[in-house]
Amino acid sequence: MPELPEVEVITRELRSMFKGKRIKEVLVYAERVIRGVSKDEFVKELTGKRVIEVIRKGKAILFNVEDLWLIIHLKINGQIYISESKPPWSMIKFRFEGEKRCLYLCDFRGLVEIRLSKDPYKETFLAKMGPDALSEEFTFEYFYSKIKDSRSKIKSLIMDQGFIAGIGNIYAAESLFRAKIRPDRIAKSLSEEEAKKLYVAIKDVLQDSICYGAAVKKYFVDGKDRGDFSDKFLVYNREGQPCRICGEKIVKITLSGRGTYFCPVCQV
DNA sequence: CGGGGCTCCTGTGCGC
DNA sequence: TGCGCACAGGAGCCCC
Repeated sequence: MPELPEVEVITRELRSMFKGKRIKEVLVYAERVIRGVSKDEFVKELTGKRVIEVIRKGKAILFNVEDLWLIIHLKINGQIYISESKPPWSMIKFRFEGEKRCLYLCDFRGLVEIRLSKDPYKETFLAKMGPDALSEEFTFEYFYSKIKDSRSKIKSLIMDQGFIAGIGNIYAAESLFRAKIRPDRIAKSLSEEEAKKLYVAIKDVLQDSICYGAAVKKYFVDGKDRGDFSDKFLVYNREGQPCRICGEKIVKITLSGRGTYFCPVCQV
């Protein structure tokens, strides 16, 4: 669920609601989602501090709270709810000054991660992260320089967060379909022209999804309707259904242990 | 260097 | 109808 577009939509919402606000209360229901510090230290470090900015890099949400950064990774099923009452599977609650509704971090699987850092780009997983797929640093030159030498399958490569940050299983499938490239192609077998098509497709599909409100409607409950990009998927989760371009049945294979969907006619 | 398998968890959906 | 077993959008780790 939460890949770059979903996390971007959520981050924008969090920024508009909580930027400039002071954290009044932090309540931890599930200690194990906190990494690196104890629960008591976590609460003590955050309580009373003001949110300076809320940004995203790749699939991570970063709250700058004065001298500190709070980093949230939603993993597979993590959800953020803005609510007056406690939703199911709440792991942590944040209450802000002058705001009735609290921020709840929820996950029925409990795989979400939250951590603190003074310098996240040096101290955390962000240090190993490649350029964000929608950032200026993610240039075609950078993209192609890696592709032309890599023996990995192209889908695995574009999902490698150390190479490009933000693409998960869904948008990997969708961008490869748009670029008409099979997911199991070895990266270095792509022509420069194919790589260019894929580069453009990645930026386009992520941007389109964000414009449509991404696929977060049923996960992010704040009373607002924001569409659902999952209606727009061309191959993801469409095994056996007709390709929207040529009518051929969409095929599902397993690649690096992940379900992988493509059109055997359109994608070469 | 690439990839397979296992791990953290639990809910859903499909096939028998 | 009910049960049991993959499988699930992430990612770190170990191992070959």
